[in-house]
Amino acid sequence: MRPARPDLAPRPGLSRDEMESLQRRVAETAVFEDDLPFDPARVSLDTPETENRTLTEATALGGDADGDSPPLVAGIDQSFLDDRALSAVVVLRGGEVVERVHAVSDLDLPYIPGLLSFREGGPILDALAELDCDPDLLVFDGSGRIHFRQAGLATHLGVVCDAPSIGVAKSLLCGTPDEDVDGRPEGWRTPIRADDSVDAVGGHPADPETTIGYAFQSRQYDSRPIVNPLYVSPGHRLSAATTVDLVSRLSGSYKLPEPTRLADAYADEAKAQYE
DNA sequence: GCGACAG
DNA sequence: ATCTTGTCGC
Repeated sequence: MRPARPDLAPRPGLSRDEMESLQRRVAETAVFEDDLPFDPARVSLDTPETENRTLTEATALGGDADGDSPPLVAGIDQSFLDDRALSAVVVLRGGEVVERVHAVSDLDLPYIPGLLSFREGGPILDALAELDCDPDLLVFDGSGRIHFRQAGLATHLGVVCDAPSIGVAKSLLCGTPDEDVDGRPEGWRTPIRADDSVDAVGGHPADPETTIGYAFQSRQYDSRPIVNPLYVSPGHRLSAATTVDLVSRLSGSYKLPEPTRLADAYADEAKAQYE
């Protein structure tokens, strides 16, 4: 898939101030409301035998989520080799993997909280460029709107690709949960509201009333090692409520949503060929 | 100055 | 993210 807004793509060599101002431009461009080319209810991990093979092949490379075939959902994750990143993308349609690609790219920056997209964004775009199909939804490993300037990795790349995107993080970058998140039952969720560290930008407020994401308990085994919740947030073209709903629909038997879990495994698997 | 921070 | 042994449980 090709970047719709290459002008907003993360570029190496920018100063910290330039990176932050680019993030504000990204946030202003971002849409935190549902603007989808498909019905969220059609996203699932099911593989109904009623799936039409011919139609499946016909839309495999097109990307449109029309007809009976479920939307194409891409999971994206990375593994690292010295100063290089291996970005992996696994695309699912329902419960089936329809495409897997990866790219190895040089890293320009170290990890800096708040500037993750400038370290991993370029490498991820390299992998997405290898894709033959055109995903309807992008699921990133990291935050979207839950970010100091409301422009985390998922928002930045979602805007650059102008595709609906979701951010799934394993820990909270900023914002405040409405309730305590410890030891909650499977399926539980609570809003993450903007706090003092979140800036208002574009038409997006940042007062304590603004829900920038959700803490979501995707899995909880029979007690024991209490599983921490996931922190999900809209990347682009999605509301916070629909974002949790989609992550819930994409959750299988593990803590991470299936697209992310598969991309995570593929990133490690492919890594072996380079070390 | 203090605190806090996705992967 | 990555470095890593053993250990508990289905």
